[in-house]
Formats: sequence, structure tokens, C-alpha cells
Amino acid sequence: MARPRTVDDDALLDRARDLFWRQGYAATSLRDLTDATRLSTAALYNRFGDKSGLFREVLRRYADTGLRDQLLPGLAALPDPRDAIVGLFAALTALSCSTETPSGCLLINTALDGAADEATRSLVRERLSEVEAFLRAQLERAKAASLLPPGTEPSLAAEVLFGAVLALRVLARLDPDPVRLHRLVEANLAPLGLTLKPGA
Amino acid sequence: MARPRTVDDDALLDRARDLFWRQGYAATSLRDLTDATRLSTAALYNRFGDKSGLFREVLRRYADTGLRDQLLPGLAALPDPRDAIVGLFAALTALSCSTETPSGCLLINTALDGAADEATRSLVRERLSEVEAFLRAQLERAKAASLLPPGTEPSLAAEVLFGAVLALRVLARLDPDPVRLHRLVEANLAPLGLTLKPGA
DNA sequence: CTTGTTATATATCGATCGATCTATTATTAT
DNA sequence: ATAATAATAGATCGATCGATATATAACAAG
Repeated sequence: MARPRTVDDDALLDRARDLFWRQGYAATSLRDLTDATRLSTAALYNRFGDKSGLFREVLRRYADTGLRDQLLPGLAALPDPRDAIVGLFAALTALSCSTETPSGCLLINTALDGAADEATRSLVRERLSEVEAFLRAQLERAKAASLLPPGTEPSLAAEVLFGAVLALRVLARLDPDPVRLHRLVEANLAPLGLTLKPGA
Repeated sequence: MARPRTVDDDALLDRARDLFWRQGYAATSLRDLTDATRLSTAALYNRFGDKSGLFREVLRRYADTGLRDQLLPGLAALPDPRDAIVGLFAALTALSCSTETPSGCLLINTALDGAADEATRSLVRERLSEVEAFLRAQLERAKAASLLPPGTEPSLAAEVLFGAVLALRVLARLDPDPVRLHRLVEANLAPLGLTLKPGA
């Protein structure tokens, strides 16, 4: 019983996401956002309250569509937990090497952005911790099935692999050399007897 | 043959550094900078050209005083290259755990800041690559002296350890838990037979 | 003391920032 | 048809942004 929206949230948030991703939060102006979304500031504020609220919605969608809804559940359903771990790194490496998307990870960029308010930082921590939780769960599955080198501690190994994720995503923005990124990932997977290469 | 400066560059850049470090480049205004330095915008522009020029000078001093001038040369002079590597991680871990300094690394924060111009990004890459070069040099020294596990490739190990540095510094801002940071560093040093603990 | 040079402060520039007010449009429910 | 509701555009708000023009202050060299 109201006027219908001319731009749906998904398309709107995707366009805003690309701006925030490339330029950062502070460097992306309302003017940039209205130009990209073809919507007035009034319309944006009616939906999201303010710029920070829009940004948080962008972050949520970024994390949800990128990880929570698609990638992680699919990987967790794999019979072999080692494939789940390798699959995550394969996806993140491919994303880091892609030229169609801005380099680096929007969540990690935001984690290092000192201008982010506490609500935003909290959201970032929550979503990034889901990645580590995924790794820990798969490593525990793998350990229970004796698929890991003896003495491997799932919780500690998950922290180390999560660190590898952070390094990968930072390096993707710092020096996006696909060869180097692959080398880094392989070196971090090797101690667990894992590799990106499918037939090895 | 000219009017003397009322504030020396070192003190000025230190105060500006703390602002950029905590808030980021875009979120730090000229007003913030003039308040902190007790200098007018005209004086700042006379010295540094513009805000970006001031920021680059801050970055240079940050990298020089933190790494190039003091830490790395002292470590490189140690007789045992393993002590040099461990010493670097000990210093970075202590810095990451300190509450007297803003969390995280200004260079890495800037690397992920999409608003940085190319001159700034180039400076960041150059200074961070010095860290990896240091690690590579020490690992080569160690390999030559047969101080590393057999088969260790210095260049690859340096990339992995540099990744650990990135992860450490990101995690310091994301979740600055000293216990966790130490655990991460130890886990990354262990494969090379190294440890932070001096008597082990 | 004068001249030249540099550092600084004050005042202010136009532009742009995020945000809001008012009015209008498009829809559903009655 | 009419009323109620929500979405949007257009205009504009005061504040603040980075930057600059002008004038003054403090020193060294002659």
C-alpha cells in the first residue's frame, strides 16, 4: 500500500559496495553514491538512516553473499573436510587474483580503517570470525578422521590459517601478483598436507 | 638568514602521525592537524605542500624511525641470523601489544586505504618490501650456516614470514589479544625451529 | 639599520560534505 | 473516488573541507 521502489536493494547495495570497496568509506561521498545508484540522498536516507547505516548494510550483504550464504555452506557439506579448507583458499585466491572486482577484502579494509565506528567494527569482527570458525570446524572434522599430520591442534591451526587469509587479502591489495599469491597459499597449506592443486 | 621554526619537524610529524594512525588519512582534517601541531595551515603548507605531502613525510618518518634506522640494522648485526628474525617478531609483537601506541601498522593501514594516491602507495610498497628483504637476507644467512631445517627455501620462507607479519599487524587492530598474537607468531616461527622464548 | 629570506598567523576562499525539509509521485486499501 | 502510506526528487541547509592570499614576525648577512 505504498509507492514501489524503483531500485531494489540488491542492485543498490552492489553499486555502493563497489565504491566503498575501491575508495574506502570516508573517501566515498554521498554524491558518489547518488550518482552510482541513480537515487537521491533522500531516498538513501529513507532506507538506511545515514551514510554509516548504508555502509553497514553494504558490509552485511558483502559478507552474506560472499561467504555465509553460498561459499561456506557448500564447502562444509563436502564429505572430505580437507576439500572444504582447500576450497575456501581456492575461492579466496581466485577472488584475490580477479581483475573484475576491486582488490583486497572490504571487511579487512574496514577493519583497518580507523574512522569506522564501533557498530561497524563489531560487524566486521563478527563476520571475519565466522571464517575462522569455519576453518576450526573443518580442522576438527579432519582430525577426528585422522586426516591431519599427527599432533595437529585444530584450534591453533585454524588461527594460523586465518592469519594466512588475512595475509592473502592484504597482499592482494599491496602487490596483486597471482603467482605470488598462489605461492603464499600453497606454503601455508603444505604443513597440513594440503594443496590447491587438485590432482596432487 | 630567516625566521627560525617554532616547532621542529620531528615533533610535528610525530603528532600528525598519531592522528593519521588512529583515524586514517581521510578522517584526519587540517583542523585536527593544526590543533595537534599548534601550527597554522599556512605553516604546514609552506613545509609540506599539501595534506598528502605531509602524510607522506609522516609515513617516511614512521618507517625510518621504526624500522630502517634502528631496528633492522641492529638486528642484522647480530651474529646469529635466527636471533635477527626472532628479534623482529619480538619487536613487532611487543609493538602490537602496546597500549601506548595506536593499534596496527600505519603502513599496512595505508596499503588498504583505497583513497591513497599512487605516490603514497608506492612509498608504502617500498618500505614494506624492506621488511621482506630483511627476512630473506637473514634466512639466506641462516641457510648458509645450516641453521634451518633441511630443504628450507629462504626466498619462499621469507614470503611466508612476511605474510605472518601482515597477519600479526592486521590482527593487532582487529582483535588485540596479546595471548593470541603471541600464539600466532610462535606458530609461524615453529616450522623454522624458532621461538620467541629466549631460553628455549 | 637596512635588506633579504623564511616562518607564521589571520582571515577567508570556493567547493563539497552529510543531512534535512518540502513537495510530489505512485501505489494499496477502503 | 478517496484516504493512507511509502518512495522519491529537488532544493537547500549549516558545517566543514582543503587550500590560499595577504600581512606580519623573526632571524642572518651586509
